[in-house]
Formats: sequence, C-alpha cells, structure tokens
Amino acid sequence: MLTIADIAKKAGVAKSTVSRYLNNGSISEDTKKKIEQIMNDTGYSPNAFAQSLKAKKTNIIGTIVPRLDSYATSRTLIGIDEQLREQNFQMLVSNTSQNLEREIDNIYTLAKQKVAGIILLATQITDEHLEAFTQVEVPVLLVGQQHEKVYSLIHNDFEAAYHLGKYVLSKGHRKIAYLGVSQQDIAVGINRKEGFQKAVSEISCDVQYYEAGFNISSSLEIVPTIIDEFNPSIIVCATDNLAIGAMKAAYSKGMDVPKDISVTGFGGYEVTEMMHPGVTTVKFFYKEAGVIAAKKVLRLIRGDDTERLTLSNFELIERESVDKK
Amino acid sequence: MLTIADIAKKAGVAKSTVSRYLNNGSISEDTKKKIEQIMNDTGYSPNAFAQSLKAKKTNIIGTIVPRLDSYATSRTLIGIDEQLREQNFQMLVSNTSQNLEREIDNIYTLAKQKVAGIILLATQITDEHLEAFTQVEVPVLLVGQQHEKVYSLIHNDFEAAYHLGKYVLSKGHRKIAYLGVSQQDIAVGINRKEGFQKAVSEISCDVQYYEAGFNISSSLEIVPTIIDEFNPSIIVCATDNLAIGAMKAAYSKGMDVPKDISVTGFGGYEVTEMMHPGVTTVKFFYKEAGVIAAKKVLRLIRGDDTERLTLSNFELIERESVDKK
DNA sequence: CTGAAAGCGCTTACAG
DNA sequence: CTGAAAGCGCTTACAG
Repeated sequence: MLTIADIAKKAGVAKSTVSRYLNNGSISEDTKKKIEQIMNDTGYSPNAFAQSLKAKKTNIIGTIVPRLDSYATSRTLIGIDEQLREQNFQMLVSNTSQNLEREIDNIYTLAKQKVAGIILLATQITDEHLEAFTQVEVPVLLVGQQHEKVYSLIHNDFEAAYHLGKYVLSKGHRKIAYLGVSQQDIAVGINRKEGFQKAVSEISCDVQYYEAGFNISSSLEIVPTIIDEFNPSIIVCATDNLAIGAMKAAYSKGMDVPKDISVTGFGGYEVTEMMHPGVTTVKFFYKEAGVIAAKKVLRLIRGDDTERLTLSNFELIERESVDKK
Repeated sequence: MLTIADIAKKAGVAKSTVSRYLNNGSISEDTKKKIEQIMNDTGYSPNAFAQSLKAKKTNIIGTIVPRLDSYATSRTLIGIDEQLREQNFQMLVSNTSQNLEREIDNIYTLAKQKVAGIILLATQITDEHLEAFTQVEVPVLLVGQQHEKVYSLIHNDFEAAYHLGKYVLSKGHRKIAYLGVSQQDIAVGINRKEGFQKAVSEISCDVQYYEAGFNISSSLEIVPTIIDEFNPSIIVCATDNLAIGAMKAAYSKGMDVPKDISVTGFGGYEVTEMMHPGVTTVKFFYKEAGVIAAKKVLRLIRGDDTERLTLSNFELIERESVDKK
C-alpha cells in the first residue's frame, strides 16, 4: 500500500506538496504534471482514515431509514447512492427497524463518526429529533416528512391526494371509504387525508374515514368491517399496501374488484402493476427523490444555498381497479 | 470531544494504560476500576479513525449486493445488520446495480477501506472474483451462491426444487412448463432446475423447459408463447417474480388461475401471499440466512472454524395458485 | 509555489 | 502491571 510519502519521494517533492495536489491547493503546472503522472502509474489512493483523522470529516453521508424492506426505501436509497457515488461521496445506511429511539441514537452516532451529512427518511419528528439536530453540527435533510426548522424534501402528498380525490369523483363514486393511517405521520396520515378531503368537499358525497396500520394485514382486518357496515362503492387507501390488503379482503368476501367494489392505492409500488387487476394509484418518484436528496445535502455541506422545502413530483396511474359508477 | 489523553489525565495514568484497558491488555484491578469509573462519567468513546489508522482494521463488514430493491436482498440485509449490531460490528452496504465489474471493484475498495470481512450476495462467481478473493486479505463469505474455494451460505435450492417438483406431480400435473433463468446463475439457473428435473424424472410426464430474465416483464413476454405453443396445465417458475408475470400474462389471455392454468413461484416473497390467488411457492428464510451469514463471517474473522458450505432452510407454502388435475 | 514541522487520536513494541 | 516514545498516513499553518 502506497502512502503519500512514497509518492512524494518518487516525484521529488515534499509530502505537503502532494497533499496540496490532492486538495487542490496552489501548485505549479510542472509539479502538478509530475505528480499526476505518478498517481496514474501507481494507482495511489489516499488512506481515508488518516484523512478523516486529520481533517475531522469524511465523505460519508449517513442515511437513516426506518426499515429496509420497503419499496420506497429501497428506491430512494438507490437514488441517493447513485448521486453520492458520482460526487465521490459514500452512503452509509443505518436501519432503525421503526424504532424511534434508535433513530435518535443514530443521529448522534453518525455525527460522532464525522459523517459529512445526514439524510433521514423520516416518519415523524419529535422534540428529541429537533434537539439532536441542533446538538450535532452536521447538516441534516429530512425526506418524506417536513418540519419548518429543518431542510426537507417531501413527496407532494397533499396535491397528489387532491388529484386522486378529483379522479375518484370524476368516475362517479359518491359513497367513499377513505382508509388512512395514524395522524402521527404528517405526510401519510394528515397531508394525504387533507388533500383528499379538499377534493370531496367540493362536491356532495358520502364519505367515511377509517384508520389502519401500515401493513397489509392491518387492512385485511378492517376492510371486511368497512364493507359490511358502510358498503362503499370505492375504498381509497392511503398506501398501496393498504390497497393490496383491501383487494385481498374483498376477494375473500367473494367480491370482484372493480366490478363490486373499486380500490385505489397510493405510492406507486411496482407490485401494483403486477396485481390482477392492476391497482390505480398515485406514483411517487422515489429514486429521483433520492437523487435530489443527495444533491441537496451536498449543497448543504458545501454551504451553497438551497430551498428549505423541496417538493417531489407525482403521477396518477390509471389501471383497472377503479370502475365507472 | 474527549480523547484518550483526557481520560488518562483524569485517571492519573498514561495513555497507553487507557489503551490497554480498551483493548483488554493486562492491567491491575485498581486502575481498571478507576478508568472504568471515568469512562462512565464522561461517556468517552474512542475515535474510530485513529483506531483504524493505527490498528489497520475496522469493525466494519462490507456487504456487496447486486440490487437494493429486492425482497430477498432487503430481508437478508436486515438479518446481517441485526446480528452485526449485536456484536458491535457495523454493516456497510455497497450496491452494484447488477454490474459485475463494479462488484469486483467493490471487493478491492472495501478491502482498502480495511473492512474486517466481506459478505457478497452473489449472482455468479467469475475468475476475476476468485482472483480478487485471494488478492485481498479479508475473509469473504458468499451468500446465495456456492464455490468450492470460498466459504458459502446458500439456500437449499436443489432440495427445495425437488420437493416442489414432487408436490406438483402429486397434484396430478403431467404437462408441465418449467420457466427458468440463465444457467450462469448456478443457484437459480442450475440447482433449481436440476432439483425439479430429478423430481419429474421419477415419473412419466411431458415437460418443456423455457428461459426468461429475472424481471416480471420478462415472463410477461414469454408466457403467452408458452401457453400458445405448449399449453401446459402448470407453469413452474424459478422465481416469484416470474410467477407473478406468468399469472398476469394468463389473465391477459382471459385465462383463470388456477382453473385454466396453475402457477408456482420460488422464493417466498411477501407479495405472493397478497396476490389473488395466493401463489404457491417455496419460501426461503432470508432474514435468518442473514443472521447466519453475519455469524459466519464473524467466525471467519476471529479464526474460529466454520463449515465451508452452510445450507439455509426452506418451506413449501401451499396457496391457491395450483389446482388438482 | 514549496518544504519542514507539528499534530490529529490512537496502538504497540520496548523497558522497567 | 505500567510509562515514555515512536509511528500510523495524512493536513495545515508557518516561513521562505
């Protein structure tokens, strides 16, 4: 393994000069060429530990995720990773298994590891979060949730839900069950619901609101009751998983989707396309959001200015799970 | 941020003594207690960069994955991460986006980063791989593929496929399409196929073999042709994704699964349960395999002996996508 | 533009 | 069992 001293000797200069070359300090064209030559010949690359020890920072971006086995998470990570790699940064992912406490811990741990920045795929922001953000002197970017005190990148949940609501109404549905999630989750629990509410408020119709957990089995449980008690013509679900569970539940009751009941999802998971019937849903661009997120932390790190809140786009995807009434 | 010098001063000992405490060298009960006390009071934790620079190794396990957005990958990573965390090791994941060259590069890069070990979620092992394994002086564990020269953990593809084949036959199917993948992939392309072949060789029946890529759309393309030309009573797919595509394709042709044609998957992805009908498949225990993998590299690192090849278990899950003939 | 020197926070022979 | 010193591979004022 070559060190900076080896390069310096070969080039006939001092270590500091080589270091300057590496850190784009001012050096003459001549020495620059000489060093460049040797770098190429030897394939030297600096020892990251030594760099970090001295410079007290790294080119690592810590990414904290609530879970690894989610389509949204995976795709977002791919986007982050790609962009970071391009800029010679490295992604370090830290999984919290939906444990909020571990999320807080991770913020401190990553900071201690001297990461250059932190991207948090957030579910909710507590006071402990805010405390941690101010304690650590590392730029933090929220993805998926927003908070006025922190730089955030969110999917346009409100607009998307409004859009989807209008679409559902345009299909003639007037007896609608909305299956949402806990309001602790601002983006999914509140923004989506409110966007939808705005849409249905603009026309006279019968809407009932229900709440489930985040997993498929949770909607599998509640949907039969919804059908028995309310018998809607459509179930609008706050996530694709909920929609998948709803469809499964409908089938179990011997109903056909969309003939007997329509269903919509939210998120645009790949699997919604592969189901039968395909699930009408709002698609978010997770990978693209990841790319934007990476660019945004990098700006934060470099001190370039960037907007407080960035909105990522959406697209309504019409498939077969919604019937015209 | 406290350094080892601060602790030493507070404890009235030399830095080397504190270092010995940290690295369980021999020190007296007395000084041990004193230092322990101060550690607790101050919440000191050593600078990982300095440690790595000196000790020339880390407590990081590099994990190379071909893709991030796969159920198998995600679940395996979760298992690895959990186990590593428990043992005070850290997981660094590196995504190659199915680029073999990047896979090789990553082996060298991780080694240069002084990771303590490497776990490779492998797809195929080339000579360049073997070359890299011997070059780097870091323990390497293969997961999902085996090679006689490398420590490996695989799912029991052959047995599982044999088992599934017997099951299909027991359901009365005698005109069977097997939809496999490239034989470059030993585990999925060869072992599964051969296990299945062994099963069908034990009884007289009509079997045709086909090959697709790894994604849903690939089977979506080929399955209509299979149905038109061969018209099997069942399509046995080498992966769940292929099965999902096959079902979608069947529906598109106006056929009902399982009434008109049966389908089986392989892998036990969560979504197979949520489809309608549920997909009969072989389930692998990815997360558990991840845990075992982590334990295994740790043994390798510590020089404890461990078996060359470890087999992870499977379970046949009967659902509704297979009809009795 | 360039070099010599100090120092980042650890670990590890070497003596005692 | 313990301490003083050297050194891991870099970076960064400080002089020139």
